[in-house]
Amino acid sequence: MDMLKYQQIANEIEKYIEDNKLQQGDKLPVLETLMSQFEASKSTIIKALDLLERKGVVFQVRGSGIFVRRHKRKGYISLLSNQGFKENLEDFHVTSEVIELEVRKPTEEAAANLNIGRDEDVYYVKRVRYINGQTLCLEESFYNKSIITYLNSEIVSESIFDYIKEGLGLKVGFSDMYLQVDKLSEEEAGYLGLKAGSPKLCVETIFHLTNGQPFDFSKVTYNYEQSQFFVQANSSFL
Amino acid sequence: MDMLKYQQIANEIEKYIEDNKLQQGDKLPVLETLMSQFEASKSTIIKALDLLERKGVVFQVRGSGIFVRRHKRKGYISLLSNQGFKENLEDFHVTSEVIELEVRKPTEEAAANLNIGRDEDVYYVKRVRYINGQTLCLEESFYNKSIITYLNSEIVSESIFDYIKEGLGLKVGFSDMYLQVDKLSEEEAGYLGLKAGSPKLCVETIFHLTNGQPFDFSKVTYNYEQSQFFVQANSSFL
DNA sequence: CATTATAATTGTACCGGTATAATTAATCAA
DNA sequence: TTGATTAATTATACCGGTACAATTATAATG
Repeated sequence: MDMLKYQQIANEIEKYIEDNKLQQGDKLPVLETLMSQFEASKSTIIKALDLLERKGVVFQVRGSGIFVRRHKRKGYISLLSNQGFKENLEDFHVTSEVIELEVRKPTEEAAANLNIGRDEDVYYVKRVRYINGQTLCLEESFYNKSIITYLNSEIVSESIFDYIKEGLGLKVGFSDMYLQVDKLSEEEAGYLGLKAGSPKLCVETIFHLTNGQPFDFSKVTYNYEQSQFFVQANSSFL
Repeated sequence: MDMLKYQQIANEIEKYIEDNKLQQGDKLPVLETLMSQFEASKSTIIKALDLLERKGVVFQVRGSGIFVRRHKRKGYISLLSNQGFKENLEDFHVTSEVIELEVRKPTEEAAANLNIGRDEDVYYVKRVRYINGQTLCLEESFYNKSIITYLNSEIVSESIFDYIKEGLGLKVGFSDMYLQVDKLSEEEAGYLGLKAGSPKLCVETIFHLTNGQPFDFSKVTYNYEQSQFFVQANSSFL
């Protein structure tokens, strides 16, 4: 086991909340109890709780206690859990159809966002993703080939990020996301099975490794009928 | 000065980055230097840096250093900086027109989201917000009157959140946001000066105090032509 | 009985320490 | 020059402590 102690503790607390179906506002044991229960120091427990707070699982009130944070709505895709719908849409069946997969030169836009020259190679991946048989989104991705050295159609039809982490041993760090609402083009509408001119949500994301290198620029166009999003914010920094 | 030491340090580091126009990837002084420079312990510096990391200002690489994180695009509204566009759209001129302001009973939806009964009072506020003279969004808010005890048209035409914090002395904690793309209704289109059926982004947010009480449920409908959004995610919790 | 003052509870700020893991730089061997 | 080994740098995990601030419970007061 190479998982850190505070991560383990965070997981166990989260599992405890799940298993006992705790609701918003329910109180967790006090710090000292958690310390002895997990045989960890105060700072380790606090670190675990901070993690859970950032994940939106708990909130802490000074002088009062640690409470469960829950949101009510189901079926929303979290914009913050960085990659993949798998976690958010567990109850649903998400599949991918690979339209295109090849090594090519990046567009100007992709090159700029990946911080590479237009002469360098990228893997270009185009997929349509389905949820319960209906189109969820159209996805175009550009992977910096000098970092993501190899992809094939099998990998691409599964979870690319799992492969990047497990297969390539890379560590995904942070991402910048840009959202825009617009009308569907003819081509997009075709892939999504909608009419041109219908609303769309376009999400552009630049994914970075932990060392700050951008390795993936992707543009995802969502079917507005299928896509509901969710963001949990903490005003810890106001 | 009642600002905490680690917050002050975070502010100073952020200011330093701004003033020196540091770019993505630029390295900050090492921990020990920061410790002596700010006359603070290691853990306090780390706390300041964690804050900045969550704000998307820096990223830390173990064994290597602390680096500046920057995104390139301007004019995007950050979904995470919790309230108000003021900060994000500093360079732009944002104004509000109050359409309605009154005490009333909540809708079923509002009551459910504010966790109150339908017989309790809420302040209902309806505003249209403009950016550089163009319509940005239509906003409908429900404030729990037992928490937000008083509002008037002057407050509402300015920043309501500033008043909540400064005037009422309340502390805003966390918020849950739900996003959806759809087509504009006749009424919405009228307020925004667009055609019915045009795309819209609808954002519903439930704001909570630090103690977990929901005090504001708001539905904001954005003019798709004016609204671009931005999210900085950290995969620290994967 | 309501109000106010006081005490107990509980989380946070801040200190500072040791050991460790990731990265980068320096050294050495082929 | 290249590649591998070693060393130096640097941030992180984890420990545990004191003082303090916010909240909640209790006691005192009228």
